[in-house]
Amino acid sequence: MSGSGLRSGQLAGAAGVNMQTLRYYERRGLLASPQRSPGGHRLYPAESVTLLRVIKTAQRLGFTLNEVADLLDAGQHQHGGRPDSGLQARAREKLIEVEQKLADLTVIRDTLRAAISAGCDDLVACAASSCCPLPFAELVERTDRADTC
Amino acid sequence: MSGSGLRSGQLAGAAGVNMQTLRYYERRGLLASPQRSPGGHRLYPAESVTLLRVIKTAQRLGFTLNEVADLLDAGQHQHGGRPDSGLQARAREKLIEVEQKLADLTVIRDTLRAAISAGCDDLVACAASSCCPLPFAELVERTDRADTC
DNA sequence: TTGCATCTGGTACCTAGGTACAGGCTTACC
DNA sequence: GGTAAGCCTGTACCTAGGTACCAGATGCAA
Repeated sequence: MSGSGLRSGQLAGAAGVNMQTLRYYERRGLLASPQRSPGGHRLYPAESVTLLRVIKTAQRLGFTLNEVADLLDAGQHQHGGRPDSGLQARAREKLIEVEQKLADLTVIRDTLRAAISAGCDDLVACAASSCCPLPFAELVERTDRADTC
Repeated sequence: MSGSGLRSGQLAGAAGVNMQTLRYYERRGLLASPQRSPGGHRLYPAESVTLLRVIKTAQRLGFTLNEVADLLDAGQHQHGGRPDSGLQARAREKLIEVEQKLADLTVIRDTLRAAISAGCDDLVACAASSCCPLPFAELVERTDRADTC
């Protein structure tokens, strides 16, 4: 029979994920335990493909699997109530995180660029030089770098 | 005696890392096996503090420990030869990586902003709507989203 | 010499997100 | 009914960068 649901392999194929990943998501609570065939094989509803797509999209947006599980859970819990699954608030928080990461990476990019312009060649030598742009301090309070350039 | 080198705890304290981390770095090849006291306790030279600072700096720049090990190794191998430890080239490669990550994160940021502006409230509902800005496709070839807005 | 702080090697555990394998059962097709 | 493909559970492993714990040995000062 082929009208009663998707089998693991079919769902995995349709969603572009590994079959083991389906079980993993089930364990993690992202995917509800599906119905089973009399012999114990999983039979997923067709909507599972959409659900997996949603999960992957949220992941691409930087949400962890725990956060995705929360988001999905919240979306379930008050269907029929006023519409607010918290997605708005969580997206705002995530946006702040992403902006912070962007800022950090920008500093890193600029530092790398500076190191390239300065012609840095050897990390250990640079650490001893006072004119290297690499930020060797910040970890320990006081650095005594040679003034030889 | 306190002139023959730093003990594990002293180095760890001076460099701001965990003592276990020193052993871990030794296993990973970032820190050479130091001399030992007659009883087997590690005795590090004073330069180890600088070395750890260098390692942490490189990590902050996005280099993995493997890459840092390579970089340090390369710096050792041709001291006395022409000056080129490959740091320049590797920094350039890393810069490209970082720029790619910045681009990815920028897309993510913009998508989050769009979702917030659009007032997205429920991931599953959004996946069924054609006017949600979230990129549910891109993983599977064809999406058939309802046109109901 | 006693006592406490420090250090030792070995091993296990952690997060995050999976992936792989083994041995056995089910399903599907001819 | 035979056979091959597919799926089952459980468990172990992977990357990356550490951290935690244990029992026993050492270092050092009083």
